[in-house]
Amino acid sequence: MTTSTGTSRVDMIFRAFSDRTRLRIMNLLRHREELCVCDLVRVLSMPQAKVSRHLAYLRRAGLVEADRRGQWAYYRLSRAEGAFHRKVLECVGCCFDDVPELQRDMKKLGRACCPADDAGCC
Amino acid sequence: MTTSTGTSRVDMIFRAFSDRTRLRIMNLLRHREELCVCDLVRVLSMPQAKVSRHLAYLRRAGLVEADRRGQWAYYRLSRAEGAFHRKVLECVGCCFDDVPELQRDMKKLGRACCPADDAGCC
DNA sequence: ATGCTATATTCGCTTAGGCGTATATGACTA
DNA sequence: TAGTCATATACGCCTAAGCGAATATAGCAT
Repeated sequence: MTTSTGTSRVDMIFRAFSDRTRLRIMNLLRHREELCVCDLVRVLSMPQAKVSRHLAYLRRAGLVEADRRGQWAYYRLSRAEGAFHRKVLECVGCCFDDVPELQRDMKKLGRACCPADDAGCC
Repeated sequence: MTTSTGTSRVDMIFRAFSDRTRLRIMNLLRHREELCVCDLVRVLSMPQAKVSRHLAYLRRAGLVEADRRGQWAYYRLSRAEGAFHRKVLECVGCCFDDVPELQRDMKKLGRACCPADDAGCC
């Protein structure tokens, strides 16, 4: 699927991962069923507006889905439908050694990183 | 490895793939030992300056290497050293269905796409 | 109603990076 | 030497997108 501007989902998804903050968000969501915005704000230690902005970007790219319950917004990864989507998610797991923030974030989230279900990683 | 600006190889590599032209170049190089700039100009049907600019970007990102022989510059993929680099290259193979240009480029290059050595793809 | 909490969006500013065009460089040829 | 071919880079312009700050929206409580 290609839009009139010559860009497609693929370009958008690569670009989505090219920002450090979004990469960290995707990494956190890969290890949790869902997280609400305030969880992310706490773990990332970033202004709420910044986190929400990047979440909106990820939503537009089709990478995450939001679920409002009460006054909270819970985010989870969208189901990967194509081969590319699945493969690019695996890349996130492979960034661990290169991006120290990812490891720190996992510690802060209070859970061991790379659990058993992460077999597809690296 | 993180720079003073907070960006790293990982960010730069994702961003490198987020441009359609660079994605097409990486796809072509994945199927050939090496290609010179004029080959790429012909297959991509783009101005030489544009191709060279994107090749410079890919060089800065450490994704390709240039080899000048005579008046020609031959480009090849850099050897992937880390798990992330290897995995992200696999993503290119998985874009095939989503990015029609990649298929057209392969035809224009005059070679069947996805040969046997592409087992790691998708 | 008022107020508080959680989240999203808008505004103004700044930088990265895309493009076409023009030019620079460097190798080979006559 | 001048000329041509292949390639790289600089220039000016324009859009995407990052940021902090402020504001809007919406649910819940009192």
